[in-house]
Amino acid sequence: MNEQLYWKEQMSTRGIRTTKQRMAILHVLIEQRRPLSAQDIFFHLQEDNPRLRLSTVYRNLNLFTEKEMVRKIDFRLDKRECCFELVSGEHHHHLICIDCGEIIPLDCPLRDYQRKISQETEYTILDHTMKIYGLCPRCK
Amino acid sequence: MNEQLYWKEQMSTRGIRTTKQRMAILHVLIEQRRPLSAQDIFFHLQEDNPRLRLSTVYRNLNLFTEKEMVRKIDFRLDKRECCFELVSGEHHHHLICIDCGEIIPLDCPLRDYQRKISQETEYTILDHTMKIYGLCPRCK
DNA sequence: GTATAAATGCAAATCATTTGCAAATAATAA
DNA sequence: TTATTATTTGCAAATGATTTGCATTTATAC
Repeated sequence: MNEQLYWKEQMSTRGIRTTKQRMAILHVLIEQRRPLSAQDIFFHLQEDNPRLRLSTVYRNLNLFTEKEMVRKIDFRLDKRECCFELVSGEHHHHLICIDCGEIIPLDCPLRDYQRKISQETEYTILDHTMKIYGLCPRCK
Repeated sequence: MNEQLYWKEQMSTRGIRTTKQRMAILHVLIEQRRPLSAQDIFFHLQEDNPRLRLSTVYRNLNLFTEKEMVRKIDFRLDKRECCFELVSGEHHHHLICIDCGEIIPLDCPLRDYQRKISQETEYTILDHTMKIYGLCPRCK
């Protein structure tokens, strides 16, 4: 199925309206298929949607995050911005090249570990993050 | 050895001056033995050092981070601030209660995994982060 | 002690993100 | 289709964390 259509359906399923701006934001995330900051998305849209504001991008990324259509990630390389990626496929993590910024998805190796920690500490585990930083073959 | 003295030596080893303010900041980190934000440290020092500025706290935490005396961690709960902890003992990670903010250190389970990823992707791995979020026995 | 480079106090700037409000728009029912 | 209404947007201004510029103070080396 067309990915645009899929997300349009998702929005109605989750009870939020489909607006031009929302579709445009999702479109950039679909097209680029990598985590992007609000600024990144804003710049991509600038040309075709000159009236669209950065605050609208933020508002919608937050809404999408709440509705679990998008996941917020904090890479914190040199820039302080958070990034956002579409929630699709399996739960995963990222390998990041600190030089060129390339991002490679990694399968999650922490399922058993998480269970173990939960037993040992009596915490109810709700979530976790993992990021690996390094230099890609080209940059090293 | 006295921990204050240890860090004083570390500063001279790393070629930075020991000032009242720097010692005071390290003192709070030693005393609290948990990751603290610049604000946290600032408030702890307010009473005894009324002239000390938040900018001085930031400047020194950044310097300590650069000199690898302190490690910067971004927990990103509701507050956006970064935290800082003394670099001492083994490389480790954190289990965080999202309700009360308690932080428990965890041994690193990623050594073999990191080697495996390095082989598979041909990346030179330089660093990684991992955080587990949940509810502690009291908060759940 | 004196000289000098580095650190601090202070105010103001910066950067990412959020908010308030009036105007525009999508969903809904007539 | 149009009218109604709640939601969303544009815009400007606020917020909160962090950084910066500069005059003054201070730690270190001589």
